Amino acid sequence: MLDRDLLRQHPDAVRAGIARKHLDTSLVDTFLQIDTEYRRVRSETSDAQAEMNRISKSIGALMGQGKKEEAEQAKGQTKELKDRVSTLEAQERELEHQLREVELQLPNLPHETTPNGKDENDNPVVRTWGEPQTFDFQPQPHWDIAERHRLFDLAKGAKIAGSGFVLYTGLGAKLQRALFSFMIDFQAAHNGYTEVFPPYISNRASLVGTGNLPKFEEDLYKTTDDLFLIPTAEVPITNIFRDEILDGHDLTIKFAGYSACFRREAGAAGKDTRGLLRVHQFDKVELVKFAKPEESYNELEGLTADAESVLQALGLHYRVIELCAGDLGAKGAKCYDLELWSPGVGRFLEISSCTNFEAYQSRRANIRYRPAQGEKPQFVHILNGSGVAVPRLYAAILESFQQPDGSVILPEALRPYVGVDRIG
RNA sequence: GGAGAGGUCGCAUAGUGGUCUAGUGCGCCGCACUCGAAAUGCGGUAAGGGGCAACUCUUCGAGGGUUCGAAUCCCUCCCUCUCCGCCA
Repeated sequence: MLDRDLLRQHPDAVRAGIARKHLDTSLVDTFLQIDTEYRRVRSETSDAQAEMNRISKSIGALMGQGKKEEAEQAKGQTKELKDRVSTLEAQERELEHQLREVELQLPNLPHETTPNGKDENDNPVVRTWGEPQTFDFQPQPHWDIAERHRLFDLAKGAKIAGSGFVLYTGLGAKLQRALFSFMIDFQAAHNGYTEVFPPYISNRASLVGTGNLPKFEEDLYKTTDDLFLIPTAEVPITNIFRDEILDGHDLTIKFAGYSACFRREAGAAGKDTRGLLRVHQFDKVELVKFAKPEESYNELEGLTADAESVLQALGLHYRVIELCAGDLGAKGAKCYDLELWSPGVGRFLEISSCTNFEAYQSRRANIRYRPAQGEKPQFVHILNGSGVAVPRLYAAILESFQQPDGSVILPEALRPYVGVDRIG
């Protein structure tokens, strides 16, 4: 959500920001229209309510003095007023509801440093780390390597749950488990994050808080109890502090949490779906920060570096790109994507998005902090980034470290977790 | 899943229809006393909305209802605790 005062006082600035994202600016006008009416009705309601309270109080006093008749008279006075109050209240509720609907749909504004652009073709490369591996043989894609060593079975996954679900087997299952264990340990030990292990299910309020609802319900798996499987640990972790006021001295708060993630990927069928490239259930370590507004952009650089650090520890070639305004999506103000080089597939694979949401999520989830004793609470800035998603990392490791004989030599950092030096 | 007890302004508690504009204690902040501190005393200590302001409205888990008036009565839901049942 955006600041109401900003919308009221600088609607043009808001329109300009939304236009940079190539999104619809007409919601701004809808907001202003409803807001004006809402405030008018609200102030009328408040006056009528005050009058009502005055009379009610006087009735109480009259009753106390035993003046029954006068009390009855006052009761008569309230009748019309009461109707008026309930009519106004109904109007106010309706307007409030409409206003909230519009607010939840309004996108966040891009930060001034976010580059202009229309889509992913306009995303500048910020930096590149390492070199692409060279092979004196034709590097295989990870699905072929996996098949040779029976690391996972897509057909079995499809039989059990459906297309896009994976059954990992044997050493393949162990590698899967090793990857997220390694990453969560790494973030906690080297980058100072507090480890959390969240529920895999969240309620509506939590998903509205992060901005996944109401807009993206079709992307989520939903239970019959109106609960949802989480699409990312961002949802439960961000909502740890929903409706709370944090102490400014405790900021920046840093959480790292592993979870399974569930995404319907509706509409994405057929696109980049081979092997582990796009699956409905995957594992991920998520990094979430709650920061002071004046520090959030430094924290974004740090967050991105933290996500990168695991890739460096594994010796993988990657690049950092910055999302242009048009590719940023509704929620973010500024975002870096990490893309991992996948020599078998022959492309960079998106493996992490590190985003500063500023106060967009904290307004939705009502997460504030008190800068100092006695000062007014303010909305915190919330940032998150994958640290990182497992399946594409899995793919890149198999492909990057494959040998001419078909075996895969594991990066040193992983060996204690897998228990072997190589696969095959 | 069954039975019972609960959810009050950071924490703990009081409040069972009308000065509740929610009391008290602890904690916290300020002032006084003090060389300084402790102790003590006095004062202040929830959030949000509207208004230039005086002021005013909303919120006692959430939502609805009864009433001129609800923390208090009724209904639905959520959550916590105790016991029983079931069970990784």
